[in-house]
Amino acid sequence: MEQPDGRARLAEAIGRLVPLTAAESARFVDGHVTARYEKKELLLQAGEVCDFEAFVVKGCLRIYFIDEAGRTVTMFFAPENWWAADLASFTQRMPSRFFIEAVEPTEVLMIRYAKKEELFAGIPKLERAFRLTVQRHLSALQDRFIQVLSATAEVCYADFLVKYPTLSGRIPQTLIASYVGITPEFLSKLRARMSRGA
Amino acid sequence: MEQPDGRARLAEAIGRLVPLTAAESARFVDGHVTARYEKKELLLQAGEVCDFEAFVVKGCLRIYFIDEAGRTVTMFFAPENWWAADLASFTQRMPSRFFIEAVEPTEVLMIRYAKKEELFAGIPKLERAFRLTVQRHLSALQDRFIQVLSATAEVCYADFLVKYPTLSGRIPQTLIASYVGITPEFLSKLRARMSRGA
DNA sequence: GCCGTTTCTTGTTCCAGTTCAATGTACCCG
DNA sequence: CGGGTACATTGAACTGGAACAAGAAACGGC
Repeated sequence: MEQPDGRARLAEAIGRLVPLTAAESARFVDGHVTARYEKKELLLQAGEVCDFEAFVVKGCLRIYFIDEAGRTVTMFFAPENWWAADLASFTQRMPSRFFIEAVEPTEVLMIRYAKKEELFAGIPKLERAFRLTVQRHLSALQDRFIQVLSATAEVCYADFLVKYPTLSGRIPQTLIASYVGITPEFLSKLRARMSRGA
Repeated sequence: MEQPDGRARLAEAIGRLVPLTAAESARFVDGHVTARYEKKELLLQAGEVCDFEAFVVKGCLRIYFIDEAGRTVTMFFAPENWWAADLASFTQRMPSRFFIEAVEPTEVLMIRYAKKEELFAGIPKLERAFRLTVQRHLSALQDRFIQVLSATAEVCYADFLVKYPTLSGRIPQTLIASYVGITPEFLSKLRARMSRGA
């Protein structure tokens, strides 16, 4: 029961970054292998080198770290059609500081570092696509940095709702709180306040 | 009174990223133009596209943004021998959300986007060096993200002292506070507490 | 060497968000 | 269908850091 259109969606997603011939596209997609993870299963642990990029076909991943006080902070979610990886670790082959975890039962198409290098050699256009990916990831992280530092919890939660409209009813509030940067208890109070106010 | 060894230091810095022949190195450095900025002068304003990379020969820059409440938050400092730019804006030619400002009278070696493209065409190895720069910048931003979200103000201030040892006595505390993410008043109290405690 | 502008300190009050604790809800699984 | 484990809500007490205010140093410029 592999999602039937998973590979087609991956081809489409890479096609939006860089135009590929049908043959190139097929070769790129074929470099990926399907993998499935249970809820709470880890794809990556802090301390390991991130050796993959994962395209989410179905389900949802989160990338998070554990802070000095032992709390977990979610940096990004990756629902359907998003990629998840620690690109800094992936590109520089250095130990990651992050965990990547399945929030729900999740199916991904995964490509390993070595395979990607091999494809780069065969399809130089992919290098460009990857450079764009890294750059866009940098932008996304800058935005997130600004958001977390400048906005109140309420604004930050509203931003979450806009950025991940499919996730709100679907994942536990605990995780949303860890993305917004507050405790679950306070998120609960926030929500109560917001619905009273509205 | 241009700093005599500025260009030599730039050549050395790029050489650490990627090995270049003497001729290539000279060509790279010659693509840069010297510029000087007064204290508080802006190299980049939010809303503009960042069209340069600046290598700091002498003095210090900071890259910061202004949050919703009107406070300024410093993301990075760039003292001597560091680069400063909004790479997301530079690479994607999109409006920046940041300001780049001289903290002191500062001399930089600056290269424009168009010139850099030109050099990429002539010296393909530079593309690789630049890719590394973007990747390292991503790492640095991840670290900063983790730091700001996980550490208390006190730890964050201690980190600043380690990361920028040359800056502590040299720039106003207001700026350090804006890097640590607290008010100058509170930093003052922190310092008092830390020196009493130690 | 003096004056205005920055910068630094210290105190008080106040608020967003935490912590702890208790109770409520729900859903998954045997 | 019943009971356990997750998850969500609510409340009371607390705290890190902000806001405001006022004074004390420390300059750079003429």
